[in-house]
Amino acid sequence: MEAKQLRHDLGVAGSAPKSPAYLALLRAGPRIKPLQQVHAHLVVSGSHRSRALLTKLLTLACEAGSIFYTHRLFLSVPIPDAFLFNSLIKASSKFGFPQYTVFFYHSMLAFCIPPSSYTFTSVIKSCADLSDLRLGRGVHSHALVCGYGADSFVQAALVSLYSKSGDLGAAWKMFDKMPHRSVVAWNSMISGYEQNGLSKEAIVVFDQMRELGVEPDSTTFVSVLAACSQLGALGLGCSVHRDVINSGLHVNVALGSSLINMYARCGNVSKAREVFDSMKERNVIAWTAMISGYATNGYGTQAVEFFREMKARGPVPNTITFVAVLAACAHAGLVPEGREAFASMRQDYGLVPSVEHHVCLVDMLGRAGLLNEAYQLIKELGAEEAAPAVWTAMLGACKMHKNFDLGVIVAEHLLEVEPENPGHYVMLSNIYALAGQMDRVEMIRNMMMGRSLRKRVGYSTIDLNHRTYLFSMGDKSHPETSEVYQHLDELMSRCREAGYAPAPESVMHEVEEEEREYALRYHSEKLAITFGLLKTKDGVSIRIVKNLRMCEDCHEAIKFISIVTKREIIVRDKLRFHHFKDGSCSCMDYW
DNA sequence: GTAGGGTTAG
Repeated sequence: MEAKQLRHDLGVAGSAPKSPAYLALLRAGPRIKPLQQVHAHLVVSGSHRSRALLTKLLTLACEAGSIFYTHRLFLSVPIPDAFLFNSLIKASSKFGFPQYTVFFYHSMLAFCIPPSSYTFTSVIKSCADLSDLRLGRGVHSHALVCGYGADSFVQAALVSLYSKSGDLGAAWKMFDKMPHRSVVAWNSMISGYEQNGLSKEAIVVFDQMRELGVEPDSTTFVSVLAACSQLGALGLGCSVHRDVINSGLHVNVALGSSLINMYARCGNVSKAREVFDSMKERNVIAWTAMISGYATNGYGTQAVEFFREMKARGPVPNTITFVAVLAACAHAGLVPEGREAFASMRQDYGLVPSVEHHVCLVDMLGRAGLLNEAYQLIKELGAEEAAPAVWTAMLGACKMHKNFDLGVIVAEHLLEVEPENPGHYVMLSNIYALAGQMDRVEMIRNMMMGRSLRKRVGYSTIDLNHRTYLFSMGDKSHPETSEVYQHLDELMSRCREAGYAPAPESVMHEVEEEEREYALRYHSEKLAITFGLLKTKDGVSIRIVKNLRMCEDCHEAIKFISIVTKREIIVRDKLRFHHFKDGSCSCMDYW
């Protein structure tokens, strides 16, 4: 009776009757424990040699996500066929074991079993996961030889492979060849640009997609929102949010988290919170996005409070959650809370602190002036944990608290282990400049030039009417350059009248000649802000994104700009947000 | 006994 019902449910009523063993497998479903029980019965009854039963068992084990049990089953089949190979290859690829995928692909070939489009899609995805573009190109050729060059699934997998690997030219070439471009293929192109830091291009592809009348799905929006986050383009992000609402798509966890992240990274934490509150389902990613949103926008206390709430009634925090919490504590000077979180990580959650956690901890102690404690901590770390990033945090603390002796020791270590990183030279030269040792500043500069190292070029962007304008220091390529520079000069003289004192020459701590020339006056953030002031009406907030950290002089100047223009100015730098209003900054000068 | 490609947090 029960079996008949089951056959009916499965829509196979009327077909040939199934064996009891097969029905037992169907009843077990994609659940490991029941499957293993049925497997045991098969062995006892001697029917474990039946290819049909083993195939069904293996398919269900795959579906259950147990890759190792699937492997064991596979090995128990004397002569595996193409279907079994493909099932195994697909499962290995899907559950994140790309090296197994490649291994079984090679053994399949060794068995002289011809691969199919199923094989190629999985293997190509695994090449992408392994970031093995060379292997991927080889598999691509093999697919062509086998006659799968025109298969739409293989083509989509190749688009994804090339765009993930950053070879966007090859991705386009493949994409152009596709007779029918599915949403998935469009999504691969968009996410490829976004993941490779080419957010503007990602948006361009998104616009093209819509012009051609292709309906975006939730994955499209996830990637497009990530691109808006990267650009700090709040206006664009809001319009994408409206598109999401108008599309009537269900806001799943991924989409919700992406919205939270977009609002948070564009400086609008309250909107981020609104999205969080409206979500029906929230996972650790959504909670972590919210904590880090509070942290980077200068709401350290709220971040810690939110973390408490998460512990009380949210999902279990993971290592990334702790990075966000520790970063919040570091930026808000919440030393006891940070210590507690760090200890609880291991004690209560069994999580092993990684380099990132140590960076935050050293940063937190260092900012708080506990330089000796921070240094002691580094010295107690193992060789692998004491990564350059941890020492870099220490160096930043030495500079902040003007501890020249320790700073020099730390910097020398860094120059030894990472002689090719220009940041370390810049930092050491800044320390010497602050100590007034200009001869040493010169020496470091010469060392940099000798090793042909250049400081990264700083730039700032501002988003106005869905367009992004980029400014770099001393940049004069913009059509309205002269107006911007003239206006900036006027603005700075008004700031000086209001009490702003530009940093004296000795603390200009700039390394390169052209930077000295343009000095502090024309740093990119000031140019972008000036442009924003010229282009928007009174009272409108100005939002800027900078790729590096802001210098102290700009930080001071923008406070005054916020007074004399009566505007709110929001700057996202490499690490965090600065919300300037009425002469003060949300970071409370603690950054 | 017979399937599949893309996306999310620091």
